Amino acid sequence: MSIQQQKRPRFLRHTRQREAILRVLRMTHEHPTADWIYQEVRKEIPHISLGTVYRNLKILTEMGEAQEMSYGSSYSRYDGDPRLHYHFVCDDCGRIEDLEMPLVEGLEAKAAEWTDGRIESHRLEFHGLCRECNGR
Amino acid sequence: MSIQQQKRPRFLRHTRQREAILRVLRMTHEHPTADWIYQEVRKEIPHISLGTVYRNLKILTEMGEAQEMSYGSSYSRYDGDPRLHYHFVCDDCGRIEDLEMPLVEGLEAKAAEWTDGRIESHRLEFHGLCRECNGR
DNA sequence: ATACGTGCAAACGCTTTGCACTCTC
DNA sequence: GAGAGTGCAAAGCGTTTGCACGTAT
Repeated sequence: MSIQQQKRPRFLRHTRQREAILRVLRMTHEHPTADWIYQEVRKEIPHISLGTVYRNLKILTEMGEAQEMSYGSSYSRYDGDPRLHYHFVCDDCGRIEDLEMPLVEGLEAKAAEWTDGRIESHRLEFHGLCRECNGR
Repeated sequence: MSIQQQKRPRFLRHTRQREAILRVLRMTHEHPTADWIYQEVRKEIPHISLGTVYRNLKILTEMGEAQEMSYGSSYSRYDGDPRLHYHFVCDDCGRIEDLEMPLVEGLEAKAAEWTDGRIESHRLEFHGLCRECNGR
């Protein structure tokens, strides 16, 4: 269940591909999928491969140049408590804790002022290191 | 990109399998994966299949008896804005909007009182229907 | 009797990876 | 020229699905 760090090169190089991917990422607010980015970059670099897109997205995410909107692990996890509550996720071991803290008052109402969608619920999740992973 | 509703039966039946899955789900706070639940239920119903577990988890989630901790869509989406900010996710069409709202003050400090992990960041996401999907 | 649920295995589809080659530094 | 990055294709792997059979109502 542990989320392993993989080996990273000692330094990063500038390549057309990486630059183009970052440019596409910066240029859109659509929260694109890897494949959408691939199609877009292909207009400029027709022979780029999807694998390269994935590799660079991962690197850019690790460098803090982008965010990947998904969970660290590849599979879904289920919570048998259907009530709205918050979670703490350990970014190292993947462990998820329920937080017993009270819900933040008026959060959805506040957010409603910033979108014209209809808000029906929310999800709040804290990330960091659990006690065990922090200790080592 | 649209998240389709699939056909549901007109009524649900009680089965040993469904009951066992729900019981396992209720019994743990570990936010298990489908496979973990499968292994657990297998102790009681050795011939249950993983497909059945997935099917029931989906149904239980739709019935509001459990939560699935992942995004509605199966692929990752990327955000070229690396700053911490909140999102609005349309549960119908999958569209994701950036919210320009200010960060909630003191949120991580508050949460830190309820866990012994070290909090380093958080993620807040509002769900509902975007304007277009709400209108139809 | 009806039609929902299950087991099994194959199919799916997004993502990752091995390998030989290319390109930065 | 060392080693990081790329393209291609195959492999990985969690999840879904088709089908024939079982079973709750």
